[in-house]
Amino acid sequence: MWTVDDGRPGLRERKKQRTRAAISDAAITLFLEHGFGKVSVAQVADAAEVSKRTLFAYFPTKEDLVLHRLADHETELARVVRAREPGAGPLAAVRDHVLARLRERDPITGLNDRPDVLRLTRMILDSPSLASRMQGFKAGAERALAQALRETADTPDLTSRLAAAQIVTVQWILAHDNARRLADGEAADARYAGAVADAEHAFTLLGNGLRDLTPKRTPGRSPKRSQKR
Amino acid sequence: MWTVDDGRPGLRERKKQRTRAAISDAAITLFLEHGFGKVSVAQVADAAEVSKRTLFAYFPTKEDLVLHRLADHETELARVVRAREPGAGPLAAVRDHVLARLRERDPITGLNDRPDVLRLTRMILDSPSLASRMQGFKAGAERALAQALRETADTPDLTSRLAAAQIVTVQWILAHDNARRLADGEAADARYAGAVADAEHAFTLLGNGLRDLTPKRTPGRSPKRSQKR
DNA sequence: GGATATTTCTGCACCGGGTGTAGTTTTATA
DNA sequence: TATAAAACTACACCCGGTGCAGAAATATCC
Repeated sequence: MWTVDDGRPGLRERKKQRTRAAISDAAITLFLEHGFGKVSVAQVADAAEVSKRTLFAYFPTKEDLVLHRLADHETELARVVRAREPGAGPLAAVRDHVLARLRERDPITGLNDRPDVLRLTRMILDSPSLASRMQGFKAGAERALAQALRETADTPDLTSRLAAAQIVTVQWILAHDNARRLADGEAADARYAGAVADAEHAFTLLGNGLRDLTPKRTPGRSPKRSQKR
Repeated sequence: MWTVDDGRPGLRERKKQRTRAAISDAAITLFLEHGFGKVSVAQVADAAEVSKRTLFAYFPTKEDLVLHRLADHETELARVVRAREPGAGPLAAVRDHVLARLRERDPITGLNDRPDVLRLTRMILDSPSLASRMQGFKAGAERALAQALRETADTPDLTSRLAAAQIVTVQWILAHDNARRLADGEAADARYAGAVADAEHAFTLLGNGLRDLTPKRTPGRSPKRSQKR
């Protein structure tokens, strides 16, 4: 009768999205309350009023219940490098992007201290299986970035992989460091200046190389190199 | 009576070592024959004539049945950096160490084509859970190296972690690349020259920085920079 | 509007990795 | 030789994840 065929996703699709959200929400609520390791998927399914089998139809693993939101970030740096304006170096493009994200307190930089974000970050970092899955994302980001470098700068394969891994690693460590500091109680706004300085330092180091890492070994003050970070 | 109390380990300890070896051997044999994912720990325990519970008393996880041999490598680079002669830079120390290992065809460089090594490498790389556990080793190596840098060069915390991660990553990618090539049929001796060249290139890149990564984006040949790797 | 085909959901049994426990065998000690 | 300590075993169990067969819900066609 009066059913209108507008372009919007039909009842089936809408229901699926609602179910998906319900499962994910129930999961995160329970995980935050009792800890990732102490809640079974069966309990999550129960809370979401769905069978265990259905839960696994929506999320392939328990970890995905938490991390599915972060999946897009896997290709983020690759996209940034691809989208940089002609003539710009990939390293500078990534640096600028990271600085911009810091400015917006994007949770991915670790510089967001909204309580829920904070608790989620802690949970991920504290759970071995979640942390390990994050490492997987990192590896994926390296692959994607390597390909982007290979295609948009004409760097050979090995160089692309090396550069990609190093760039992703820098972003990763910076985010990790910020997250740890906020988890230890620092406020995001108070940390901001330091985070920016660290990011700039890190990208400078990566740009200039580890060439002049202090070779000093024996006790006694180092000869030169005043600036330290 | 005639029991002599020399310093050697005593019956109990000796038996434990034999059992441990028996379990590990049975595991690797079965895994190589049928694949890591297709053999259950119960089957391994069976083959080693040991109960499943005992198996897990010796090896905390299934993956450890394969990877326990590689655990020492986690601190290898850290030891190298600590043991470098005074006045030498950490980067050079690691580079020299890697080159030395390539010369000896140390399996850890990926440049060993003994059939059993080859098959084991393939198995590890092809099994997600083993590969992921390897990533864990990599992370451990980064932590250990960072600490060594912090203590023997007077680099600050963040810098140490960045440098450590980059150094470990280089070694990792080089090894991975060699392993892949040998797995694809290349002979170790034939690959050796290329492996050395790649290692030197990688450490040079790391020393000099990603500063001058070609910024070219638009199609059309790149303006300068002839040397490519 | 109803019949039918398709998709989704469900319960259930099962697998494999891993652990707790209680009791038995083996090695060490005296 | 008795006894204490350590190692091993069987068994039951938890949890994440999958295969399967049938029930329920949605879409489609007349």
